[in-house]
Amino acid sequence: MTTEIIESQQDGSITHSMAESESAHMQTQAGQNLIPTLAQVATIAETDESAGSEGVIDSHKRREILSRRPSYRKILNELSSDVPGVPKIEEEKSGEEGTLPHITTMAVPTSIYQTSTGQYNEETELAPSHMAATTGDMPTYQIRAPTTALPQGVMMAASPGSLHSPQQLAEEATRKRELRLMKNREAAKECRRRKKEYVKCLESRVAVLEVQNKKLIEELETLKDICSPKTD
DNA sequence: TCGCGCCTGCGTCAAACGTG
DNA sequence: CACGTTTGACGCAGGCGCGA
Repeated sequence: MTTEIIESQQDGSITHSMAESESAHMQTQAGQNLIPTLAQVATIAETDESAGSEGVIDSHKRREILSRRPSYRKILNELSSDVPGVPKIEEEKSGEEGTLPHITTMAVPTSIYQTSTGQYNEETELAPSHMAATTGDMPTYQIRAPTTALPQGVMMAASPGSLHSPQQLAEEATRKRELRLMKNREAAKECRRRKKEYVKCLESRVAVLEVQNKKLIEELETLKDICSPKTD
């Protein structure tokens, strides 16, 4: 089997076009097997070629093969502008600290955002007031201070301008790193949520198009019956 | 019951991308 | 161009189903 993975960019150009090998359906360590990711494909392609020689492939090389596609938000919003039925992912409101952007109409199973272990609970306390009226059973959460929040002492570190000793500089560096990790943690969560949203949107669009297609086929058959000469 | 494979979600890193 | 954001990749952990 050889499948082409082609993704069109906003400007219509082609970002990716690579062959998917037989084993491209293999899972990652994490077992993510919805669709073989581009890097998986790249890895597989390279592994097939250099299996006997090098073996270890530099991750940088792998990444070089990849080029990014537009964000899910962009894709989805573009879809929504083309197709009336497709919901938009709203822009994040910068003023609302710690709140997730609410989605307009996509219905998502309630259990999605919570792990079975409940470890997600602590940082995703429900904020009922934030629930979008049109979302039905779509949960929307307000992010509380994450459990990995910085220790009080670190948060109270001196501002960069007043740093003198190497220790203070180190503390500042640590604080910055913690802050960056915390932000990225939240960003990753949000990104995953958007990705799910995106996939669901595509699935619903497929469903709609399938129905349309079926209707058109039926219509065509009817017209054929009407137009065809009767054989009495 | 235990081991195994699969699935899902998370945190982190790195690189592309967006913005002021 | 510096800095923040977004997202693919990776590795890990926990839950679940299934066969031995």
